[in-house]
Amino acid sequence: MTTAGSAREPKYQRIAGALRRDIAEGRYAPGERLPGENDLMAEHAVARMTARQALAVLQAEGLAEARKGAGVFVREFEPIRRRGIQRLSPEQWGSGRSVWDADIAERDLAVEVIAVSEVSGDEVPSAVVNILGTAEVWLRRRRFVLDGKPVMLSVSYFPAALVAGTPITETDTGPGGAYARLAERGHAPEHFREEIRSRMPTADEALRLKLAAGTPVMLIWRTAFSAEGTAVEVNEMMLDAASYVLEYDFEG
Amino acid sequence: MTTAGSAREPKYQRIAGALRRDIAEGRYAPGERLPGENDLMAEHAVARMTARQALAVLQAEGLAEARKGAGVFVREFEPIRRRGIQRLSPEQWGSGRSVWDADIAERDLAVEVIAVSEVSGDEVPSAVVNILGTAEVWLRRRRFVLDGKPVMLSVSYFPAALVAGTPITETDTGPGGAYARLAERGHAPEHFREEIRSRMPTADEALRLKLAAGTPVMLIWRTAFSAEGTAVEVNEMMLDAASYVLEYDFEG
DNA sequence: CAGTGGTCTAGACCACCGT
DNA sequence: CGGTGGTCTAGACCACTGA
Repeated sequence: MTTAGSAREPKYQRIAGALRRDIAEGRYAPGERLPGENDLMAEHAVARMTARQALAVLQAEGLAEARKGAGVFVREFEPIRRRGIQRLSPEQWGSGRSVWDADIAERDLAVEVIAVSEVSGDEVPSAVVNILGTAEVWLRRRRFVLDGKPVMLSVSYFPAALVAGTPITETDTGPGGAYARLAERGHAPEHFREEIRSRMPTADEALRLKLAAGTPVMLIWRTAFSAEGTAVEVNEMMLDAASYVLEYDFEG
Repeated sequence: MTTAGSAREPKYQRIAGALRRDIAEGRYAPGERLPGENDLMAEHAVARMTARQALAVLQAEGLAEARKGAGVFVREFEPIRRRGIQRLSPEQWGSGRSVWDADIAERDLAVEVIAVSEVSGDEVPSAVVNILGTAEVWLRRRRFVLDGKPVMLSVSYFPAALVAGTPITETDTGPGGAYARLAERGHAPEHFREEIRSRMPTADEALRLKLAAGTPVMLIWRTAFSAEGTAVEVNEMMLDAASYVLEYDFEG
């Protein structure tokens, strides 16, 4: 017999299904090691590639995670709760606290400012130009690392005319962050729009967020508008979907 | 040479990278057929499994989609825009229109009511019991199909005490849907909370949504509260992430 | 029908890790 | 060091498609 044989379901799916059930029913706890390729080959009398395929299914579902030279392990999941609306209230950034402080409490956060630079023309994504109404912008590229793991990549775009000469063009934006600086200049953000997509990351994105296989990213595009309805910031965020729960509270 | 050889990057990654670049630069348009296994074997002088692995990378990224017996094709993407907040305003459901009408216009939508039943005890997820404060609930299980493709699975839970004897326990909830019926009984939903997660689907979930490989799902858990702060509905939704963009508009 | 992707075997060498 | 997962070969049969 060189192929699937009598059963309708492929062998690797049967094996994967058995392991999935074992995980769901707690016979393998989060963090615990699963049977390896050699174990599965012996137990189910299949070739190495078939055992690999079964383990690949679980990894693609985000249920398991391979560590080279060590084994395949059940994944753990403990997300950050990001309260989309409350976190952007003026009370948050009006008082010297950053917006981010609302998301995490008592965890080890590092915000790496990767780049702060003025760009224009073709270097600015056309979607950003359309929203801000100018191709002369400052961008702030940051990476947020929680307990040693990158959880979010962020690029903020500001119209150069609004932020030139302010600390927004420097690494440290000062107490309350960029929104407090915009408010001081009379461009306080009042209205927000967040657009959320989800997809699988490219190989490069997976590397920068240190994502395990089978982990999607969530993309949030936030536009902040001042009282006059002018867009004063566009922020493109890419989140590790395994690290986040997004929450929106609102009235009907 | 039985293995990777001199290059640091695996062969299948090199091949996948070349195809990815070709797609990004438009040499293969959305919907167009990519080189198949046999083409790649010939062109790069590799074994079938290696060519397959390269194509598997693109499918895992959601960039390509295999059709058995036909080939591997560049995927297309045209999402539904779901406006999270406006769609739940009383003007929407107060006037006989369903909430869903706000999302799509002039497209062929079918809402399949899969089950309407009273359940209790262990049959109710404990998270739902905790929120609603009772294990006596009615559930409505639905599937939303747009232009022939399933885009969302939905399960709504209502406290049995609130909905017994109303059309909410029947297939057709009547004009304005379940929210209009709740309002007539004095339990109009006024406050909403939506929690959003994203992950890869299980094999079963992928089947029910007819998902292509490499497509995550977005999970929305919505709780609706009446004016008194009582939870009157919990709705668990599972969306095809390739079919949706979520949008939230709010004041700071 | 010919061609496609899907599954599977039975080997092999490699880089990495310390279960 | 032995065991692990990662990559790769050169075959094979199958079910499905109609480019």
